[in-house]
Amino acid sequence: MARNSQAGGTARSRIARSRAGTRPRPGRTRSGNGSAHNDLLNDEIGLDALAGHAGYAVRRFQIWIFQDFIRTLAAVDIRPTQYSVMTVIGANPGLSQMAVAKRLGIERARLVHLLDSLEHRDLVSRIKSATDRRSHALHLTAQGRTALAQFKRLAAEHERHVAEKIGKENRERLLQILSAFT
Amino acid sequence: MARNSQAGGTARSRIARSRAGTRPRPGRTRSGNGSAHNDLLNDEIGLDALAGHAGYAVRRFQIWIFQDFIRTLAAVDIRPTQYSVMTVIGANPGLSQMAVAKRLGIERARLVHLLDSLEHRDLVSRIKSATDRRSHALHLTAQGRTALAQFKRLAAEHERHVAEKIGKENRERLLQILSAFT
DNA sequence: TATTGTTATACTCTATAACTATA
DNA sequence: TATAGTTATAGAGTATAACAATA
Repeated sequence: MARNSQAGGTARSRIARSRAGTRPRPGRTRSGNGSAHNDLLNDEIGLDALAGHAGYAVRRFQIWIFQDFIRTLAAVDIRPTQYSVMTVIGANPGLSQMAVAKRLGIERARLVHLLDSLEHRDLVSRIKSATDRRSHALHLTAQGRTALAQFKRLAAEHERHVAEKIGKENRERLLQILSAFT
Repeated sequence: MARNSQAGGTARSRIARSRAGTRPRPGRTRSGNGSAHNDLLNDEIGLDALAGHAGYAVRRFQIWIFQDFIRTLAAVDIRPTQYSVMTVIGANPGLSQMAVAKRLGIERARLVHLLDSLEHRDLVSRIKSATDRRSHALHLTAQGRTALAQFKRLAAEHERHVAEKIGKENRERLLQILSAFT
């Protein structure tokens, strides 16, 4: 509604697609990637302006990698966050919800719903702690342990897709560079 | 609501191994080198069970990097997506909304709202195209061009934070590895 | 008929606040 | 008083569908 007021009186002549030109940016944009992004000559839009921005590349990569993970584990209907929750519980039976939430950097409020869904699928169980009856000790069910083993095989397949996409050595270099965030 | 049914009958005495403790995170296991996706199939990994998963590291890193970007550009109230939209328009004046949306991988429906906000702040203007009156040619306003120059200085500061966090060479290696996604 | 910009809806994720039952 | 789990709400972000104007 408020939108239309904008275009109002302005649609006059002489605008049309002016030069697709890019003005050269000042300063640092080098970053050593001598190949691959001088797209200005494609029928493509110069994204050049975003080269050299780590956050942009990381965001686009993260979208790709999550989509591949979801696709690869679609048959078992497990999404990345569900997988990470089950993996942490599987490796550390008895953790409280707070501990899992902190470890994975997700809100404890959100973990409640994630666990509801995993519990309904009989993959995870909450057991009231004897020592602190406010908290729940989290465990995989027998079925959950079996299922997680299969999820891990599919996740390994997904990792192979990543290696195919960016190269085996690059994947390992990436893991090293980002090891502080794991 | 459905939740309570779960804990209902089972919250009795036999708690089994419920050391609900928050075990302190042990040092990095042995994930520093070598074929990381074999780690996925190992079971006894402790809290480093997610090492070797590229997607997890990338997600955590992306969260960190976006938060730093938002913090660094908080004074000008510009978020990563707004920055990318202005950068692409600034480098390619006259683009249609469809073209920008496709290039940045965002929904055209969402771009509408992003542009509404930028237009209200007088940073971007939509001009009805003369050649195809369905579409809008997008331009930065004079104010938008001035503002973008400052945003870019702040974004460069953010990139320096990234370099401090992961190392200058690692940042450049990362940009190289992910150049296909830019 | 297909496309551009727009509106609307739904579902996910994040960020809070408040409530309960314990401690 | 503080903490663990829960509920609720609001905001971004994503994914669709539908509609009007235009091609």
